[in-house]
Amino acid sequence: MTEAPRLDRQVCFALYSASRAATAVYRPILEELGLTYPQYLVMLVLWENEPRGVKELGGELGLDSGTLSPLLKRLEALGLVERRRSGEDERRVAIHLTPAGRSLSGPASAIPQRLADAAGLSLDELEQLRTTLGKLTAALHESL
Amino acid sequence: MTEAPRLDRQVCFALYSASRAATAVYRPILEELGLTYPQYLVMLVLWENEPRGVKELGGELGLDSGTLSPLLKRLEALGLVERRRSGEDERRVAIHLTPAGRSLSGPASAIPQRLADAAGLSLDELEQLRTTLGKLTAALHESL
DNA sequence: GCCAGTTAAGTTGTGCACAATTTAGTTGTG
DNA sequence: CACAACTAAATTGTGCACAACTTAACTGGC
Repeated sequence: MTEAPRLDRQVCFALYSASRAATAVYRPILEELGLTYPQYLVMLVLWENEPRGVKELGGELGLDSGTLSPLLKRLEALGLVERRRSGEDERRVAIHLTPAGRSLSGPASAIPQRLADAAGLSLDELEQLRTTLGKLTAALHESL
Repeated sequence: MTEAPRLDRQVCFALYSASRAATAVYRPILEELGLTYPQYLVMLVLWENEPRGVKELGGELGLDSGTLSPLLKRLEALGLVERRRSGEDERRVAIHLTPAGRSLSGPASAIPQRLADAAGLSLDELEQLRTTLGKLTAALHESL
């Protein structure tokens, strides 16, 4: 007789729960900025360096155009982003920040600290968690 | 001037990426059983103990009826589960396993090992990760 | 220069998540 | 008993994820 696996032993369920709990904490904070968590991630990438192509954004975040195209349309509707067809390569759409999008990075800068406070872990633990998760993600992708 | 937060420093992004990578590894494995990852989680709970009410399932998984109702309808359509109005309390819907649903726990029992193999972490690391994620999830919920 | 093969982005369809609301059934209190 | 407060489940609407497909533009080999 084979044992049915138990939910409370599953690392993957812990991962899934923690991830949803994190976005639940983000939700009210990001609501002040009018953003969802995936939209915030896109903005993080653009604040680092812009303009970026859709493909390029997808590379950073691990998302495809099926997810990003409608998301970017919503960011454009919010007036945070502009989509411009590239002149050199008419297939590419360059995502530019608008002044409003650029100026949102100020209010957003306090967010990581608020999350760190909510996490209830020491900086060392957070750092180690990030490292372990990085190893895990790489290995999981490797296995595909 | 305030610094824009950097994506690659964010524990939450690491969490989000790892969680999606894990379900991506699950996907082809669960496809053999005809299940999605959330459906598999529901089956895990039922394999431990059934019948369970929708609310009860939601308590174990942290999901509400808005997510579970349609998911359970799909599990019923697959013939894995039966939904029966409780006689004592007509509001309650008891979720029972069908013989087909029960017998799926056999083939499913090999899955955790396959995931552990794909994770590329030692058992100690996995155990520690699960503990840390548990602490993190509890603290995040606490902060709401 | 032509065209097969490739690439970028968008579209369509399915299935979560989750907020907000609805419906139906139960319970406690006067 | 009456009825307000509560509860369980379902429904509605929005926004991801992701597979599969489409469209349009580019590239390389001939």
